[in-house]
Amino acid sequence: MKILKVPESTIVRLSMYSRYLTKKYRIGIKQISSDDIAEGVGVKSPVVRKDLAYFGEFGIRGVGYNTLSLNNNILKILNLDLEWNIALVGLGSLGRALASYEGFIKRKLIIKNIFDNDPKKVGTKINGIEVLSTECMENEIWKNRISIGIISTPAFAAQETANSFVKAKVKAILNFAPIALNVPSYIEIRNVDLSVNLEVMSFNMSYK
Amino acid sequence: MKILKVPESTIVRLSMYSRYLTKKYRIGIKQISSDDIAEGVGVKSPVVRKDLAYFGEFGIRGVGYNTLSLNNNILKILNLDLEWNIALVGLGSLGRALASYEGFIKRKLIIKNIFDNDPKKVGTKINGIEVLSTECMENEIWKNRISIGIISTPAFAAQETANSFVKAKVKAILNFAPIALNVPSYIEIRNVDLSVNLEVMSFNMSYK
DNA sequence: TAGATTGTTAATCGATTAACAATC
DNA sequence: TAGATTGTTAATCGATTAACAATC
Repeated sequence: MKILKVPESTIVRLSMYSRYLTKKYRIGIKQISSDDIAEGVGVKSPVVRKDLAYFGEFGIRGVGYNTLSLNNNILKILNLDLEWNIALVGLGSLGRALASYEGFIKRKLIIKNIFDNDPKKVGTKINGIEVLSTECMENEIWKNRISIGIISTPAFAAQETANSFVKAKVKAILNFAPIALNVPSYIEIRNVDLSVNLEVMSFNMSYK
Repeated sequence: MKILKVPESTIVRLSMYSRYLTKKYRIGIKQISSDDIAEGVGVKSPVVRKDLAYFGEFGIRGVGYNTLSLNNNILKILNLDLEWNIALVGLGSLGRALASYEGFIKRKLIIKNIFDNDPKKVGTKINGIEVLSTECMENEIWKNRISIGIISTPAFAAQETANSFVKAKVKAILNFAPIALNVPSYIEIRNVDLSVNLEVMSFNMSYK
């Protein structure tokens, strides 16, 4: 599969197409058009076709796409045909929500380890997963072949957590703490700021 | 203030600059350069200056910006100098996390109402806020001058919740359910999909 | 004045949209 | 064959980067 300069927005949309296809297939839709997909995820149909065109030809002209096989193709492109092992650090209420978020499991994103430094939390179980002390991080992450780390600690503890993740050789970090983190460039890092969306809405509501 | 075609990415970054400035000011930094801001949020300094230039001249050449006044200016631009009233629907673990998320309060984003349709949850309190039945939504939202609705229900209940929000005349909806919603175009809507970030990372890890 | 840093313009880069040929 | 829908190219649009003049 030749990959050349795919826009990130394309990848984001592929992820959405896949979820929509999964849903449609489950309710019995075996054949689907780019128009239907577009409407389902809120974009225009040429966008759908262009996005797919980066990776190959998956449809039949005049007919459309096979729901199941298109979805499987997208899942393979996104590398979601195999499971990813994830470790989560910081068991506040957000951490708790993420630890039991069904949307992850459905997409083969499996949280294998949960860490917190509060002795009261260590030893308890969330979703059948024992909460471990942050001191065990490096060993456990290595042992369980974790490739993605999620940070849901308070901001002040986020950089330290990131450092531990780097030492433990995770490949990617998803950071929910509202702070910019310093990590080596070979680590894939993404930040989710829960309030930024509300702030953009605040702006838009006022000037539009 | 003349506003002409400001990129959304600019607004997102303004939000990040503001949080960084707040932090810097709190630790005593009264004067700051675009270079420092840029480094703090992970962008290049011309980006910072360009973003600010959409709204005016806030700095002094050769010197930099006054931390406090720049932050106040940005907060005014984003319309975060006054409080926004928010209603949240769906008290699963994600809803619970959002209801007590400190990052919102710090930014004057105030959750005033929480709704759920589970009788066991109705009447309980989260953060001092009584959980109300979804049946009361329209009246309460109207009464409390709520302008933003947050949806943290399961996907199957999200469209119905959005409909209620529209009827209750909120101006904006932040949707955490992994489904595209249909709302009138005068409503500002944004979707946060918690797994999409992990999926983009999955792609990036595999091809980079 | 010299050094520093902003504000702004022009050039580049990239993504989206529109149009349509290909073909089932 | 006619209608439908994909895949692809060209045109447009928008955002980022680079460069530098303005000025404290």
